[in-house]
Amino acid sequence: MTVSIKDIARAAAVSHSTVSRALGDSPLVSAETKARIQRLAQEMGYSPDAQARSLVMGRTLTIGLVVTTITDPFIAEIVQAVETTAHERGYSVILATFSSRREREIAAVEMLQSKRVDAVIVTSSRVGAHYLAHIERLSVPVVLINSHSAHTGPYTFAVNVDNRHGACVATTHLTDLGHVRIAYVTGAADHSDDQERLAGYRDALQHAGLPFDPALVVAGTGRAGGGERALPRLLAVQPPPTAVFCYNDLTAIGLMRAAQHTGIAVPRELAVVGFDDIPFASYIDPPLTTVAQPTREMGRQAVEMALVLLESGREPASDLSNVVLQGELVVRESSGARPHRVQPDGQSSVSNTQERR
Amino acid sequence: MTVSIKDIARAAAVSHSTVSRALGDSPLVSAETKARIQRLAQEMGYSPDAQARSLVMGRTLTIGLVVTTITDPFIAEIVQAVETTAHERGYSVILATFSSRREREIAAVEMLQSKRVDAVIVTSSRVGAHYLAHIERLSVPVVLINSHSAHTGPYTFAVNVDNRHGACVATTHLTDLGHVRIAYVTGAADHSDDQERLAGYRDALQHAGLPFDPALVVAGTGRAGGGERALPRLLAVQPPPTAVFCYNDLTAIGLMRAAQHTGIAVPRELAVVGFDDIPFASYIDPPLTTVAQPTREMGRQAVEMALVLLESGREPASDLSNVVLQGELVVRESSGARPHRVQPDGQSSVSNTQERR
DNA sequence: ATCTGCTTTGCACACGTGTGCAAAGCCTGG
DNA sequence: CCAGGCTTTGCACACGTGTGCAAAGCAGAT
Repeated sequence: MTVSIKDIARAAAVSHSTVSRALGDSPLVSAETKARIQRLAQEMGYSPDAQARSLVMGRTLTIGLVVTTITDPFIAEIVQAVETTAHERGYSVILATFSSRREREIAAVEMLQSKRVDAVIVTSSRVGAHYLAHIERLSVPVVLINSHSAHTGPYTFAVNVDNRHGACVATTHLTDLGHVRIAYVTGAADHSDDQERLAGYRDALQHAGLPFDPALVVAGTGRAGGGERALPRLLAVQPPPTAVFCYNDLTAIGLMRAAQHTGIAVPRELAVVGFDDIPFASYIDPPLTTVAQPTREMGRQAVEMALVLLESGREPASDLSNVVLQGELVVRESSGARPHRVQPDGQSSVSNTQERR
Repeated sequence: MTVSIKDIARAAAVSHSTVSRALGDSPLVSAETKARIQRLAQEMGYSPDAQARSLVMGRTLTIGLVVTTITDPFIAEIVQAVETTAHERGYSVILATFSSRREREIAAVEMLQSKRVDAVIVTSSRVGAHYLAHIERLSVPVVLINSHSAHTGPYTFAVNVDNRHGACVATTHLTDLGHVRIAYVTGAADHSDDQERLAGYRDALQHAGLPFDPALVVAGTGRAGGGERALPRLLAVQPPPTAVFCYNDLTAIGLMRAAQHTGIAVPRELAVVGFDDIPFASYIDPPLTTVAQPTREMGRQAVEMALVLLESGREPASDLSNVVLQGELVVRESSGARPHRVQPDGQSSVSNTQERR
């Protein structure tokens, strides 16, 4: 049904080799036959078979995108960016969801291996070491996005947001507004993101010359319910905080919902700042001040990095390093300042950090 | 680097044909050599090359998923369901975003053609006829999800939500609560979804014996801003409505935000019902009563349908019809009733409708 | 006219896998 | 002991594409 290179060869009365070269714009074919063949291919509706080509070339021009769930608005944005950038570079994206079940995981890796993907990009908040080991067995470049994994193999690199700096900027925004009692609601306990954001929070306090009060650090869950339950515990602290930095937007949203029910005015009585800038951060009331993760940039950089690793001929590029991107403070109304945006470090939102040994 | 079927043949001192048959569990191979080869393949870490296999078999076990943007929470859920179901059936999913630019569209189709996808599933709220024509040129089964297209070719089928019935159920929920002045805020003008939901709204009024008042139909945009701007115009109607059914959740959210600023209590002074059940419908205050689209089911059915078309040997299955799924009314607090869920038609949430000529 | 060098084309093989057909091996019945 | 049938294996080709190498065609120089 589909027209192959041989069909064109028959129609043009040449060998299939000549057709292959003509379509590849090789200088080994005379200009006139080249033009004739190309016109013929156009007319016959020829479309090269990527399977056959990659079989010969040893490259599939395909990257596997491993994801826990696309339902997460974050991950969705990153997926979008990865897909767009990959297509710009001539690569296709094949999707693989890593559900919770162990067997599905190995099935997914097996699939990626069968499809002979050239590289793998992983976007999962939590990547267990053994899962990563499975993926690395593909002996293919691996780029982790916001996936803090202790071990990074010779082909494995990471693109992360600078949690510490972002949290510091967010908290500094509150100290700049004159707050001196600022709380922090944590995320899930085992999350390394949380540790880093807590550190950034403490950095900001120190810069402002404020003392760190452990009573003002209240445990959340990373989900809305955690923020909801955190509010009464915050109000019980003496003296109570006048501002709160939340691990993420969902936590902040839950906390603000509780505040509304309790009759506490945001931001007049309690200023709130989140982290992530999920799409609904601007829809809630009052619109949430938060640190926007550069999702588009993260997806783009992940693809670029994967391609660099690919081009470098499977030899780990010695001068390649992990990438750490800066978030952007988006000031809306929940923090009590007039809405604006704060670009990190002037124009450049990218900084490279040498992390490899 | 990667171990092929020939490497195993060499190690087992047999021909590659025998290895191929052994791994395919063919009865033409003796039990003992079969076991020996399979063990050997396991040890050597053999993974079949999908490219080579599909080259011979004429099937890639891959379906192309065309999408406008994964950022839309709807589409994300459908993508998730499609991916999961496809993997259960042994198919991979390759992603293609249809951005607004025309050239990217044809590039995407070209890519799907090169990859020789076995079927295409389209999830786009608006599919132009010419785009669909491009896709149909692949001469591959096409399944449209919630994409109302006038023309459906011999290989093209659709899975849609029953907008009319869903809107009727939502509006009936309001009439059951005793409301007699019920407004409707429309979506984008050219959307056929909107026409169908408006029809369902009128059905419900008629069933309840209420008159249809054109003044109570106010134009929105399908986005939050439209709902926001619709509220004052609703309040100007005499006598004013006590309830409003919105084209979708975003419209309802915008309208509720405006209500909060205007000092109108929801649901006490104005009951609000939306459509879609986006994830944040339950996070806003008060939680939104809405019609949940069966996204998981839609994704699943789309894949099943594509596979049926595939199995039917490219001959359009004569007894196949488009699928129309029923939404589920999710009653939360914005409509003023006690929260519960209403399953459509008892247990079965699926109904087939003959639509082909 | 012959040789040399350049351009253009085709042959043949490769990639990794599946399968029809023939051949070889084995067993059983005569 | 041999024929026939059954089981098991290998040869060869196919899928669609890319490429090294040889060969053919051609022009120019001696």
